[in-house]
Amino acid sequence: MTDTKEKLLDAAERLIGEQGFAATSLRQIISEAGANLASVHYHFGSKDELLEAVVMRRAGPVNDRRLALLDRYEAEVDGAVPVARILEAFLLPMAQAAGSNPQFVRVMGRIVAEGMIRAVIEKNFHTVLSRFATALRKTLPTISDEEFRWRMLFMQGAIAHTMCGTPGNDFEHRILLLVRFLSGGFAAPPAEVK
Amino acid sequence: MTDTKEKLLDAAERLIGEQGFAATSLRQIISEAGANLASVHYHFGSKDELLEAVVMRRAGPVNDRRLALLDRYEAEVDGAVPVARILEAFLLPMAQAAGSNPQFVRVMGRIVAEGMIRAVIEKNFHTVLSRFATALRKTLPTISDEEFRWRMLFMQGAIAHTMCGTPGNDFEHRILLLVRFLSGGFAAPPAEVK
DNA sequence: GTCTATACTGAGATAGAC
DNA sequence: GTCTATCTCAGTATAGAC
Repeated sequence: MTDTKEKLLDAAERLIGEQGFAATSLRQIISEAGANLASVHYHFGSKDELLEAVVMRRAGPVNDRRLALLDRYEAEVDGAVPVARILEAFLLPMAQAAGSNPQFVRVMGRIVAEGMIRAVIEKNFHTVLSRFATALRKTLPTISDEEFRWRMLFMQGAIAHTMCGTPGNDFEHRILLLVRFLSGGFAAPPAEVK
Repeated sequence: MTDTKEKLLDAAERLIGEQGFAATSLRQIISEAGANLASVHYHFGSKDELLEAVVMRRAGPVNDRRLALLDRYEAEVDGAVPVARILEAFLLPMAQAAGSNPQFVRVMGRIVAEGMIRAVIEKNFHTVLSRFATALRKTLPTISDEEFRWRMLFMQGAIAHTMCGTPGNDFEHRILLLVRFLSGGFAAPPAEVK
């Protein structure tokens, strides 16, 4: 990777994490990176694709660790893995990545919260997301497909808001609290349909 | 209210609900309203203040109904109101407002999700939000202040995502599911701190 | 008081010279 | 690969018509 390209990624990650995607201009990013405006479009194509590159640079290792954790938890039990364990396997690697790079977690939260490049995210995270959805579904066989889908959405919203909606860098702590809360939510009896 | 002003509010509400705030340009709004660009700044001052006006036009009746419902539920019981009832009192009036105006609910979801004009929202909703926070706290006296604050945030994220992150207009149905999920979350035992 | 026309600044994107 | 110049479109501001 060229020096300019990496500097652009670093600057974009920091600024987007702090201010959000929409509020961060390319001119701000190139100024911090010491690069030229056109270099963004040369290396990435567009502002959206720069964001995608920021995500992809860190997402690979995090997703690998997620799948490894889920594998381990599945091996530890007979049958279905408890909800809390599945959520932990999904969320902890992100929090741990935040240790070495706190801004990246915020960028991920911003992306979900701002509804950015949904297609890109689904493309790049499809494998890991479907693995976790399947595991959760196996643990929760009694609720309807429709309610399961809604609960997944509720969870997404809570996660996004937790990652970017608040100051502070102690992500592991807040994720412990979040896992408890979401576990309670998934354990709730199905809502009766009137 | 002048004809132009109301047409601007209608157009803004519809377009922002459909596309989000950042993705909707003033030129789009005035084109749909059949108005002039400068009329926005004459009537509202800025794009942000136009959004605030869109919110305030509908928020009053919804908040009144929220407080009335909470009053009723509090009168029905001795002591603390169940979590599900409190959440219902908060969420159902919004869903019912969606019956006559489906876009408004999406606008509200967008605002939280896009992190727009947080100060404005807090100013205008301070009364109703603090009333509901107090009621919830009374129902949940055993968890710590810190965990309570986090759970409120988890809830905010789930609500925002539910309101704007999905197609379809059957808000009452999804809110029944959401209330169950959140009730389960609030009922979860506190996470032990390591 | 209300609205129109127009100009200003800054955004992302692009073509072409080097 | 990099940089300059330029394009279009965004939000904003103001002068002046009615």
